[in-house]
Amino acid sequence: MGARAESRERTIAALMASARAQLAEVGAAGLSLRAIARDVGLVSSAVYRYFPSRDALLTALIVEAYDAMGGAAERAERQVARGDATGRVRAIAHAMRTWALANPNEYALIFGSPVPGYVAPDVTIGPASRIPILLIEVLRDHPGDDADRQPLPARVERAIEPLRAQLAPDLDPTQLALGYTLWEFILGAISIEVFGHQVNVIDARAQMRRSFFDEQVTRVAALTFGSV
Amino acid sequence: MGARAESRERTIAALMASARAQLAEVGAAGLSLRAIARDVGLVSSAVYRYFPSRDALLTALIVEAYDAMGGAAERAERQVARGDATGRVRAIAHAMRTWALANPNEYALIFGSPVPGYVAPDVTIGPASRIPILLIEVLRDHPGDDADRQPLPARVERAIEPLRAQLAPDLDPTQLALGYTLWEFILGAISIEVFGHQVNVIDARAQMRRSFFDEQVTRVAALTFGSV
DNA sequence: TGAAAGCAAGAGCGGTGCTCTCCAATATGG
DNA sequence: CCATATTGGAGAGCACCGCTCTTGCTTTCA
Repeated sequence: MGARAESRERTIAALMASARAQLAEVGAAGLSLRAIARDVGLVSSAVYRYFPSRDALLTALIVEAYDAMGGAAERAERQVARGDATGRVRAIAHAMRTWALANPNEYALIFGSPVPGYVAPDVTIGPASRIPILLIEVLRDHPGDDADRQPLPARVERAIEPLRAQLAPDLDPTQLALGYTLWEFILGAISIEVFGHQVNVIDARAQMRRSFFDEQVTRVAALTFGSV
Repeated sequence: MGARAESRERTIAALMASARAQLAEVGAAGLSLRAIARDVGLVSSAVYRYFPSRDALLTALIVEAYDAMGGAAERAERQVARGDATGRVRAIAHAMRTWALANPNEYALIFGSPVPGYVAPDVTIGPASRIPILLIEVLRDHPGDDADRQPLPARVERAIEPLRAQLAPDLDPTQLALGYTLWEFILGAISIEVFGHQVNVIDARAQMRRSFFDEQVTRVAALTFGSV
């Protein structure tokens, strides 16, 4: 690699680092290209040599966030015995929640309100799929007892077909739909907490909230894997 | 009321109407005070006679949004027989979802990522409580069979105490915690759909998505009211 | 009727994303 | 090895933003 390419990589890294720091401080809406440029010792127009627009920088941050959260979930899940379905779900959910609370603005970037006009490019699909894939693996390892499970209406099974075709063609659609409910619950619970809707609702002590979350995840996971 | 007060009311209404329209078009982040001023035929500085800041205008819109969604949920719930707990929950959830899909930016304003630096003033508490109160009433009408229900750990019951003290001092904390799980699921499901995370996951046809949502709400509601 | 209060307009400040032009430093091919 | 092509930084500038302050006009009230 030539000196120029090296310098380019260093500059991009510096810009990203500054963007990350600013994102953590002021959120995506307040993220200023000019401030980032100032921070790394560049003039604002020079930044456009590296990122064609503010949205492109945002996309890079989104990919980073998906990967950070996905990595945290994967590491946590790996610690749990393969046979312990509920334990694996709990590990994933807690990793997601812990990461989200530590990085609220990054979380908002990927699971909060979309930036109007911004369309997520295809490069985000892979990183965004990491945690869903993790959950699907847990489902795959615990197909449950088909006899116990009353099948969902055909229309519901058809509704979840795109997900099945893409990530889990070998899974029973009813099981997949149950897993999707779990996913919705986890994101709902984390979003409510991270976005501050639990003020004066749930005890503010961190350990309390963690326990509360854990109990709920455990219960919903048990329902997902048990026969209902 | 004098001519001046009347004119003031009309101007405020015009500003709000324009703000509402712009919010629907460009979202909260892109909401421009100057554009609103232009729209109603005022110069930007004149708007400050009516709203001390952009945040104040945002607060007015937030209250409006909470009230609109709360009203829709209340009207829908009123149509269902009091004894039909699951039916009442379904009515509330569908009203929320329908309103959210029709008003995605308003929904994002109240349940999406918070605007950094913006602190919701107390006037929003009342409107924000309308739907929770509605759900609590359903819980109250269906206390369920205490014998069937295994009580939650004491720590979990303590975690939900602030909510209980404020809105439902007469309810069993375990029942309230179960209802809160339902609430988190509903918001999770709606947020995922409104924020566009179902692309290539759930069939895009509106009727499909509605059915899928309905089946899930029905199932989770049944678990909430049934003995688990 | 005169003083007080309300309101619109305009100029201006410091900020934003982004474009364009200019110039210096670097890399590359004959 | 040197001329040429490419790359990257700087600066000016455009149109926008939220917000403040001053200047007048108009309505209200004592």
